[in-house]
Amino acid sequence: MKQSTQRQKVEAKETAILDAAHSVFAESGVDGAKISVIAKRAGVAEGTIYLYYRNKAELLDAVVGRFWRDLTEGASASIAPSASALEQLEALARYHLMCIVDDYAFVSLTTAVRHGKSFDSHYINQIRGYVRLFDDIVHRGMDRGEIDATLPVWQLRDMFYGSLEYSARTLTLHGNAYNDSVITTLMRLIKRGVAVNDHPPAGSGSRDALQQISDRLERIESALKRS
Amino acid sequence: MKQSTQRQKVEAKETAILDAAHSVFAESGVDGAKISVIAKRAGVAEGTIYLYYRNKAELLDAVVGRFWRDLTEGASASIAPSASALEQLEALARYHLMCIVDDYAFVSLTTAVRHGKSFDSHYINQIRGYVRLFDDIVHRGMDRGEIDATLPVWQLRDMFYGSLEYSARTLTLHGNAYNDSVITTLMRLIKRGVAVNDHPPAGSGSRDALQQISDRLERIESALKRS
Amino acid sequence: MKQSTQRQKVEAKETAILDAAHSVFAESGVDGAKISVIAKRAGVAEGTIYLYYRNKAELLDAVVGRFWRDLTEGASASIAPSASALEQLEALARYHLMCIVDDYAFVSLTTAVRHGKSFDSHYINQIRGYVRLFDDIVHRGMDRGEIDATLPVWQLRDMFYGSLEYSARTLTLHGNAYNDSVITTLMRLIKRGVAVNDHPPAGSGSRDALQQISDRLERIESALKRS
Amino acid sequence: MKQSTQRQKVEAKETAILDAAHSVFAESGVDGAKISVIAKRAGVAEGTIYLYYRNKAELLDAVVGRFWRDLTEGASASIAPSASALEQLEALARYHLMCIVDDYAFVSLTTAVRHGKSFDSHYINQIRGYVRLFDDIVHRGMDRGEIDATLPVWQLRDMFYGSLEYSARTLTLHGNAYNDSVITTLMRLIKRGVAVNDHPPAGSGSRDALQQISDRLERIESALKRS
DNA sequence: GATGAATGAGAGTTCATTCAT
DNA sequence: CATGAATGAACTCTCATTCAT
Repeated sequence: MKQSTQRQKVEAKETAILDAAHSVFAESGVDGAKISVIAKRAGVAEGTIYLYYRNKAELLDAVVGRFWRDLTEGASASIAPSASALEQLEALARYHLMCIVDDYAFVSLTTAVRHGKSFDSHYINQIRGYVRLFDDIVHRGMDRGEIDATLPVWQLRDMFYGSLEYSARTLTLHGNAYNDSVITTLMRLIKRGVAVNDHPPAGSGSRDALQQISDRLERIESALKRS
Repeated sequence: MKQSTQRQKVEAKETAILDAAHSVFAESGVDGAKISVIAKRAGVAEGTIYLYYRNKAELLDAVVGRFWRDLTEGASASIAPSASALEQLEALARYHLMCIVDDYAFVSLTTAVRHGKSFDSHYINQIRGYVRLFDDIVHRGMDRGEIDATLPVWQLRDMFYGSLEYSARTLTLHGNAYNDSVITTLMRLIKRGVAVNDHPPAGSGSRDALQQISDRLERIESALKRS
Repeated sequence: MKQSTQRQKVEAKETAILDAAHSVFAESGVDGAKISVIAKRAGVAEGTIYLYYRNKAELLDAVVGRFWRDLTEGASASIAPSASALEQLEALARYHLMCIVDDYAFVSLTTAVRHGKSFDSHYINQIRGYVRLFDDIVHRGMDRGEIDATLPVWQLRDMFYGSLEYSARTLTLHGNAYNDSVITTLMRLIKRGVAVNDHPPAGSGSRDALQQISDRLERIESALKRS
Repeated sequence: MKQSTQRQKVEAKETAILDAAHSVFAESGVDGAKISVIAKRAGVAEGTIYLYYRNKAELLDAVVGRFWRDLTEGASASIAPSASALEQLEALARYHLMCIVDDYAFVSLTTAVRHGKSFDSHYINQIRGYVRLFDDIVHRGMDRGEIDATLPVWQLRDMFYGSLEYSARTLTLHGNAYNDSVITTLMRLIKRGVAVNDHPPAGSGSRDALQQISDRLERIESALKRS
């Protein structure tokens, strides 16, 4: 019993440190974050942090890793296994946006972290795990014929997450919280865009498919009237 | 003549400093960039930098401002005024991607700059100018009926730039240079996604609007032939 | 016991820093004093100083404040409460001169501190406390009729301290240590100068008030003897 | 003619530099004064200053030297050669106070200059010349029997200038300009204090004159009562 | 294990001085 | 002679990290 209490204590302390670090990193950026502030906010001494993490970089690793792990778990839970690929993508998009809008400052840290100082890959795998959620959905959608299999998955992925992150930034900058219209618009475009399409892609560049079709319809209809 | 020589010298020095700062900021991040390194790379003394810029933040401002200004100019030049909105967007996307792939490290600095320390708006306007390129194209496209005017422009914008930035990151991380397939894929989705569409969005997910219309047309045409 | 040891250590360190700062400020002036030198002389690291004082100015404040506080205490102790005002002034003058001769370089810092940068009044009050010693003595002397109450106290004060500071400077410059003749001469002039005097000021410089009174007394005494 | 014009130009420039330096030193202190500011205020380039003075210290020397030289000249002119010593002292005091009240910030620089960095004695002699004005007056007064010759001249001098400087500081700090009451009060005390006095100076040190008189009065009164 | 005082390397910035023009 | 852009040494202050308690 005592052991478990001990372990709980340790874990509580570790969580406190990670929480504090998370918020301070988000507020002040990686370089702006001071260990002293993190320690104070976590309610521990500065030295204590170094009992858990070798240095600032490792602490950042841990915080980022936890963030993506939690995100992966939450997203997994929010995706209905039996839904269609597009429905699953919508669920993922919605969950993703909600989370990163809520914590945009922190996310932008993560995505922009200095490249040279490649983190000790503690969390690279966590991010990979998160990204795989998307990839799996898309692959399944392609297998089922729901998604055009000729599209490069990595580009879809970049569009998906890129759109969401930029939207989150806009929402954050304008002080708006989460806004579901972002999701509906995004999904509307994705649905159209990724739909399987055997026909040659819409016209030769100058006018788009719908326009051409519209023209043809008008011509036909007027012809019918005359007759 | 001497005057022009003088001015050229000063401008050459300023350019050298900005170039050096640009590369060092890109390599090391804002906080990691040392004035001493920038000075050395620019071939001037540390103190000289402070003759041109009051402090590090102002130097960063200048570098970022120049970057966006140049980007805006280059992009403007690469857009054919008489082309269709989608053609213009494609040109913009292609130009944008080429530039940011080339300089991804620096761009990610810009987009992630600490929000609190809102730069003295020296370059905020430059970025605004750049963003307006996209907005103008889209608005014109909407006016002409090329683009679905019910879509929120800001969301299109975030999708456009977000997709491109994430794609650039992927390309950079994988060591690939520019890859035009990103553009073609992106534009393919955009074309489908933003097309004006009065009909209910693509049935129950299985077939999309174009398909339906195409079906109808065929039916009509065969009817006409028969008559 | 341990606590007291701790506290003693901290106080010892603080004292070491103040002592070091005091001597370095005295030797090199405010701007000439380098934190690095102070730290070395105090036997601590440079950073340590900033644990105790926010910056150089605050350190100076502390040093100056302590100086005047100690001066006030020492002077108070050296003044016999029951003595006459002039005796008290003499004691104060003697104590003051001894202290500032001993430490002239430092005192001249204090009195000449840049006026604009009014110190955060940390020590202004200490100086005020010290000055009040003089004022109190003089006011009491005036109440008792020992000192001419028509004299402006602030001018007496300026004369008192001004004379002593200049004398200290002369002594210091000439390498002489303390010299009590300064006090006796000063007091001789003060005694004559501040004596209550209802009569027109001592003729044309030939006889002073006391002399006149003395003359009158002699006349009275001889008259009494004769009777 | 041209030569003289040239010389005038040079002298005008030198004067401009000295004037500028004077005011900047007064405003900002020795270390706070920037060559660049002095140059701008003098209307010359920074480099030009170094054509006239080897370095900042020498410039300070020149400014201080000129100040004391001018002070000496002005004071000499304001002293009536035929007046009594005390009248001359009063004239000197008045002139001195007026000048230093007007320019207290600068004077306090002069008197507090770092001792170690003994100025190249450029101006030490100027100050000596000024001080000699006082000494000469006093010596003459002693020779004529106007001033008690047993007083040490250097102490009188320190009292004289010390009182005036402190008074000037008080006036400056309180925002008052020149105030002649300072002079009258000072002279009143000086007149009494330095008057020739053939009688043994008030008692044997332990008790002062007033006390003695008081004792004698008591004796008289008790005698009167008895009678 | 936990603490937090102490460390000191290293950063940005200033400004007296120089020297090519 | 005059200029003022350029220099770079030197300063103050910060903060990640350590270690005696």
